[in-house]
Amino acid sequence: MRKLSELEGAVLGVTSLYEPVTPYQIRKVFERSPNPHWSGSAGSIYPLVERLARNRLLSGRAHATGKRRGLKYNITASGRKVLRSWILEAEHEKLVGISDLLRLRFRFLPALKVAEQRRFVATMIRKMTEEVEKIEADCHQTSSSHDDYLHLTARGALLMARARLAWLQEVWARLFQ
Amino acid sequence: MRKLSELEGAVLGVTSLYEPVTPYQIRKVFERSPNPHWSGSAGSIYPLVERLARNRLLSGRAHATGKRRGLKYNITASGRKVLRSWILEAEHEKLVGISDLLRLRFRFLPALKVAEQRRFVATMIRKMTEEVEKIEADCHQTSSSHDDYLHLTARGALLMARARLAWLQEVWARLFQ
DNA sequence: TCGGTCATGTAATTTGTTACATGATTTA
DNA sequence: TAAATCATGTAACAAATTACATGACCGA
Repeated sequence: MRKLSELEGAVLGVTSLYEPVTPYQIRKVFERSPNPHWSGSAGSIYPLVERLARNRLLSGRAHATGKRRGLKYNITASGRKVLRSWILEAEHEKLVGISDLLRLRFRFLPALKVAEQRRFVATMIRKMTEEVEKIEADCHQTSSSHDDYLHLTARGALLMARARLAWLQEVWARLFQ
Repeated sequence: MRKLSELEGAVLGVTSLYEPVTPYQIRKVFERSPNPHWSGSAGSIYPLVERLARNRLLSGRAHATGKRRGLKYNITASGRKVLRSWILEAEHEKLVGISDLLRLRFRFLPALKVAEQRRFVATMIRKMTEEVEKIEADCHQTSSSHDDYLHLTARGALLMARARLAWLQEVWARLFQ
């Protein structure tokens, strides 16, 4: 199988953590992710999981609850190998960069009237403050989960969100005070 | 015209800052961006610019240097209006979230042997340290550019990159020391 | 004048989303 | 038992990338 896409890698990774899983469970992990990068829509997950199974990176076993039937998937040995190389052999540039839809818009702020700029930045400060609080809660919750990796992932989100809030406050002070 | 995609908004924004511009110049802005979110490939930019022009958000005027001919684009009044609403009416959730391909992989690190995990984190610390230095240089350079927005954009990138580096060091201390 | 870069494009492909369809299960 | 949600899918579309093609310009 050719190089994995980001979503394929993520699906493989989620399976490695929570196997055995149904495609529906995988979808929910993405949907409920504190900061969803993917929609986790059926249209993306089901065909993708089938493709991974066809390539023997996942193996599906029938399961049924009541009349409802479907497949639960486990990661195979070769799937685990591919997951490892997806993690290790990613282009470093891609991993190092941080793309940021808010900062992108900030760059074009001069297209707005000053009053609109103020309102925009003020709103984003408010929203980011809420976001930081949300992540703090998540972070606190995961700290007692006995899964260091989960907790440290949340810590990462927290540090980044705080940095962004600090930046917005710097912007406010510099431009509007 | 329906709601703008991220790249369409960005093209409109770049045009608003540097007009009049050729599609080629727009491409280069994306390619040379310190932290490229888009490839700026010809295949994305040329058709996109034509589409924006067909919808009267950009207006093209013929220009020629020597025998080479093409179009330079300006943003129209209606283009500026659409750009404003692209900035202001974005879904806040989308702007607040920070997607992070490195943190994504970190979540699945347990799939690696501990020695591989160490090597991965150590490598990323090294790469992020370089990245921070690069952005610091960019930040210093833009501080004398009389474009507050450009400089503050670089500051944003710097604060985020530093936060990520701090996170990686926290990860290292917690897991491998 | 030859090779490399500049500049403008087009075609095929990849990746993921939205919208739709359908039946099972749970809850009011 | 009706409505809401769970669960599994499919089809059409959207967005952006890669690879290709072509000619202009510039420096050795």
